[in-house]
Amino acid sequence: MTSRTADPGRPLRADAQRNRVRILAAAEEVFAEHGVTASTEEVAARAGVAIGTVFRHFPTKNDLLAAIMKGVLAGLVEQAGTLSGDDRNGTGLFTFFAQTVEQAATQKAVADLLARTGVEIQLPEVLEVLGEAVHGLLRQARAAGTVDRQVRLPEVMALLASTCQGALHGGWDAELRERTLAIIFAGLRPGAAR
Amino acid sequence: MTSRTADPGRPLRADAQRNRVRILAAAEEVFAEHGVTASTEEVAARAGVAIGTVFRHFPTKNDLLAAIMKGVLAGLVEQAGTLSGDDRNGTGLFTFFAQTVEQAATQKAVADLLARTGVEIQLPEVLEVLGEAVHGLLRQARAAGTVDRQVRLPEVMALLASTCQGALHGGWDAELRERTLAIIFAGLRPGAAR
DNA sequence: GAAGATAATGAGCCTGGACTCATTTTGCAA
DNA sequence: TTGCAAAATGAGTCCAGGCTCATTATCTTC
Repeated sequence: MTSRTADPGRPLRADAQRNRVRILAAAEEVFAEHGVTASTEEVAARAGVAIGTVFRHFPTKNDLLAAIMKGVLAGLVEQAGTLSGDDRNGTGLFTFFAQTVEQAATQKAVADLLARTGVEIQLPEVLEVLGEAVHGLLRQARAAGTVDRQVRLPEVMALLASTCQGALHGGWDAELRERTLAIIFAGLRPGAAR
Repeated sequence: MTSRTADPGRPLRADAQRNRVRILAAAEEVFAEHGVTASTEEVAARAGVAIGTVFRHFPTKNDLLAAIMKGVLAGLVEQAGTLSGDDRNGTGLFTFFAQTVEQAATQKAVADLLARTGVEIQLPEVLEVLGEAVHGLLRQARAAGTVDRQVRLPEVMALLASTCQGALHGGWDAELRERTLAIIFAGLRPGAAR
């Protein structure tokens, strides 16, 4: 679904393989900088490739977006996994939250993705995976007593997506980011809701 | 700056006056439904007017957006003022917050506005006014002891904008909205931060 | 109820951006 | 080294949407 020639067996030619990598790298940069509305032309230019080549590899702009979104999401999931690994004191969720928001402030694509802005990409299963990863952190936090037991996954994801969006569009600086997250974290603490 | 013919003195012709009102009403509906990317054509159609007429009144799509944004903002400011008026127990800020987020969930324009998404509208002074209105509610809340004294305006605005964005793009239902806001409100309470 | 000013109309211009395809180039296998 | 399939190229098509302007219709004033 990502390249015109059928995948089975036949490996890509060397130049095709090279260009594919270049295009993905360029797209990640361009979309991170300018958001999902950046033009395919610009991606091609940055990759040092003709526009037709981009469309040979990704028949649709959406396909290209989906491909890099998958990468971005995988990165987030991995971060969550790492934090989950050595989460001795149940603060992994907070760390993950802060890291992700900070990323979103510079990488437009991350926030656009989390908000599913505009582009209709079908990544339910991948989002599902991210949700699971965050759920893991949430469970650890609840168990460690750093987050109230009443708190469920949907609202955590909602807060995460919101904050990423806000940080991106609002151009929050580090201090505002910290003060804002502090309020959210405080609201998650056991007994905070009452 | 909003109409081609100079404003001084000369009142609009009767038909022009009528159409101007229709266009604004149509624009408010259309942008609320489809966000700021909706086409000017659609606004004209809904107003029952030719496209040229829209551009006679608002030489630029941005001018049209700015005009209705001003109206939306004025509405928010008024709500804040009303709540501030009879805020006996310092819960006005919370009520305002909840109302605005609920509006944003249905009126794309509100959230787009608060996030300054895409369109470059110069409404600093009007946003300033909204900020002042919210500041009033915040002061009352701090005085009444419903919000921690450490909490400043910027983070409140940041949370407000974020949550509106999130609610809109994420399509939150009433329950998720409530659960999410509950966490934020809890985080605002005195001593929550510790 | 003219006459002139003001406004409405809508076909069409123009730009940007997604996407195509005939042609050329390149890699690979025999 | 040669032949051909795979891939690259980029000028060009198509379309959407912002915006224009010559023409026509409508007010308003005297």
